[in-house]
Amino acid sequence: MRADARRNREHLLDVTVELILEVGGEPSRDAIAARAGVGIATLYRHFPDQQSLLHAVARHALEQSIAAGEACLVNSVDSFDALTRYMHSAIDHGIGVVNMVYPLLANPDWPDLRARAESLLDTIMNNAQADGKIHVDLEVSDIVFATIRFGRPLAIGLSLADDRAIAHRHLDLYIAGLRSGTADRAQPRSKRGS
Amino acid sequence: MRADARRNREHLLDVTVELILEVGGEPSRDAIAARAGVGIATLYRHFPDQQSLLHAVARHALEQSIAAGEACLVNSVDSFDALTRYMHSAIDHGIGVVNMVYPLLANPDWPDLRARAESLLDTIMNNAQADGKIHVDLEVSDIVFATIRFGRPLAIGLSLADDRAIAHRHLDLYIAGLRSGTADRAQPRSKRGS
DNA sequence: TTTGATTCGGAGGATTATACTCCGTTTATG
DNA sequence: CATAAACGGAGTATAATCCTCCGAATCAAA
Repeated sequence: MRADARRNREHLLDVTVELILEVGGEPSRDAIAARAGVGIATLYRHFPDQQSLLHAVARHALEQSIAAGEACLVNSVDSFDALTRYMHSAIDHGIGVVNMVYPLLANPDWPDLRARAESLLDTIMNNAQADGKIHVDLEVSDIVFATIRFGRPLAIGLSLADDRAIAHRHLDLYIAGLRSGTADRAQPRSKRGS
Repeated sequence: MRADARRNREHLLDVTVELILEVGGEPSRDAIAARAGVGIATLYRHFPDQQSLLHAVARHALEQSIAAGEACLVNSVDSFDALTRYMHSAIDHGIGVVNMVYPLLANPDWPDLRARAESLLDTIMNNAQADGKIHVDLEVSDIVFATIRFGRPLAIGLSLADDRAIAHRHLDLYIAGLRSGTADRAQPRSKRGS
């Protein structure tokens, strides 16, 4: 595969995620090509139909976020930190955005990634619950759904930067809870490293 | 205004919200009329253009949720309860759904409703903070944005009923926080009255 | 019940938006 | 430098959506 072809292919994937976020749904193929600065034919050469494009975008986002999550397991200072870092990074990898056009959940594709994702999430949850860091009645699906929800664009008429910032703040609040009490609040993301 | 005309008008508003939620954006006018079981001309008679329809839908949702919120101020057992009840009811009134197609925030329309909404939210927040029920660093915008976020459809491939149920559960978690500690968790919605 | 004004329905034409192909030109790489 | 690979974008086909029009149906006042 020629170098420029590979570059274009990856760029198309990135641009597609951007556009999904802006449009709030499936962007037109013309718009994707225009935004990427390539001819429409180039898009068709790499992705003969819309489905294959979304498929590739989804797989890419999933791979990235799983890899990042696995890294969190070894890098984090404790099990709670691992959980929160994972959620923030999954948002940055566009899991919520991609899920607007591709059903990541309830999808039979990629049994390999599925298994990795499930084992990763189970480990993260079990560690945090075993350490008594999070409530025992939380379920893995709560984490999955929350990550998707917080990663989605919030409102029309909001800049992308604002949207991302609000997403991370809300995730912090979600992690910390609204009610004041003697338990510490989670350290806000902006004051943590990374 | 003839009785059947009024009926149709209101039904069109309801159906539009349903469709926004299902489509995840502006539904086509043909689809709205078809779902409502009326001719396309009836839709045009009541709402000459798309904007006037969305305008009416948005105003309706806003009025409902403000009225419900004002009721919460007097009905609730304490200031924290008022806050959480308001948020749950705003979701049910479709604030998050409507916001997908109409910029409720940053909109110059309806200064009257705007003032009522602001004063309502200020009161709810101030009461809860004055009573020490919620963290002092929360802002009104956190409540507004959170209500919108939790009210939006979560994922494609999810039934409406499931979606709503997940939304309320997530809102409960948001209110309670993930971290376990000595502070009580908020009482889950399913175990509260109403 | 009659009567007339109001409201309704949906076929159909105009207008876009989007999908997709084709082939001459350009670019990478041995 | 040669040539296989990749590119660009004009242009057509297709489909979705918008919107108007007018005869039929419905409501409500007398």
